[in-house]
Amino acid sequence: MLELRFIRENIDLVREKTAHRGLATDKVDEFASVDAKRLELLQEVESLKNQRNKASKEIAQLKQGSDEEKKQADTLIPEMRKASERIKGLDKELGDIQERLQELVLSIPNICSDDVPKGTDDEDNVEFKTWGEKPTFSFTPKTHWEVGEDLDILDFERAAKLSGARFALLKGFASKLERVLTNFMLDLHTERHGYEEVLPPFLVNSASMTATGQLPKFADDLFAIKDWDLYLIPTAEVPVTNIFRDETLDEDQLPIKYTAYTPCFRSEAGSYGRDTKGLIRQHQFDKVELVKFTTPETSTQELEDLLADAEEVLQLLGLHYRVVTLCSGDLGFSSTKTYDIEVWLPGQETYREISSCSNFLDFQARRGGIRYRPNGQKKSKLVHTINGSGLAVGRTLLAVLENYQQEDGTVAIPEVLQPYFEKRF
RNA sequence: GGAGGAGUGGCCGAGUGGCUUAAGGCGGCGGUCUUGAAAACCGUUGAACGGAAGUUCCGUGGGUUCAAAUCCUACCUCCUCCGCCA
Repeated sequence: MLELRFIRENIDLVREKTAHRGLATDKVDEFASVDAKRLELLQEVESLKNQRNKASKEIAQLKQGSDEEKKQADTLIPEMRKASERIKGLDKELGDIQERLQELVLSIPNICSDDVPKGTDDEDNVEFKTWGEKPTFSFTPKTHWEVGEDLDILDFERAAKLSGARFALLKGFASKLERVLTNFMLDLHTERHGYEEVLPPFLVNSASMTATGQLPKFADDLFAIKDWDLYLIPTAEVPVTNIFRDETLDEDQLPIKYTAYTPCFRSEAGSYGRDTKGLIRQHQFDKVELVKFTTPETSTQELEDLLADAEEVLQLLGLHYRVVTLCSGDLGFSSTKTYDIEVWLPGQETYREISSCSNFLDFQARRGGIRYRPNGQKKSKLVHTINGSGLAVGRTLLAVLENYQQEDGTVAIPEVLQPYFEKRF
């Protein structure tokens, strides 16, 4: 969420930036009128409350004085009764307006960074860098679902029996590879990149979903638990960012760097018909997430560093990829700038997103009340939050299946993972 | 799921209707003393919004009252015990 005063004072900029994302600007327009009404009402009700507070003290004093003074209090009380009724009425009105204003503010997206290219969809994303090269094969490489089904390690039909479309059953080598990749990523980020590992709840309440921006606008993409104020997390970003919700940190603690493995659950309500084959778009998938809490001064650099941390996973696995800067129309609601890492999939002859790294500045921190106290200063400030996948495990698995497939139908094990496959018993 | 208890500032904790802009302590910060430190002593120290005046905040939401941390009510969370359970 943006600061009220910022929107008020930069209403044209907010409208323009919202339009760049391809979003409707009617909420921005409505903000202006509701906000003005709120300020007016606030002034009125606050001055009435001031009068009431003063009179209240006066009555307290008079009540303890002489009979004469007690009488004075008795004449004052009916007056205050009227004032109180008026306050109650205005407070109710103000409450309604504030609720509406809150809805509006929560539905206004973040301001995208100046270095984000303008555009309407993923066609307009700009290539930032590439690493490695497309592998060559002496045979025609299969897609990962062909590799998986031929080896009997991916079973989509039985998964459909268990749960429906967009679920997968991993068996044998695939299920172990999934687990090994998860461990490899966590080990890398904790031992080499200085992240602390956390394992959060996979169900969170609506307050947490609101702070990170999934609610109220994107409720349709979430799985909700019937009769509970609980949702299945769509990404570890939600529970991990919310760790410090409504808390004030010390500047010396920053930056705080967490990495977390969680399964992720997405209904992807609008996605039916897209990527129906294979592991690409599932209702449940594993992900290792990277989350940082930083000062405003360092967040720009910390995003670059986080991107490098995520990239290193692919580099060590020897998987060719490119990094694109998302254009304004493809940018997530809460993000000011996002890099997507796209891995090369030879079976499908295409690049597919495998990580998304974003800087939210103070947008999530303001929604969630995540603050820090700058050294030597009395006033607290909002932290900046950054996160990215490091990486999506299921997509890493399919990238390994497609890139490491052999002519005989088997799949080679990337060198860096081989220690994880040594026999233990 | 059942029974009981409890939620007050960074922490502990007093406060059962009106100078509570929340006592006291711990911790933090500054100082005196000291070669330096400790101890002792003195002072200072909640948060959000606002340019300011001011408003709001004692788990949360309603209610009673001229006035609520304090009374009523619903809910939430935590603790103890019982039940169930990996």
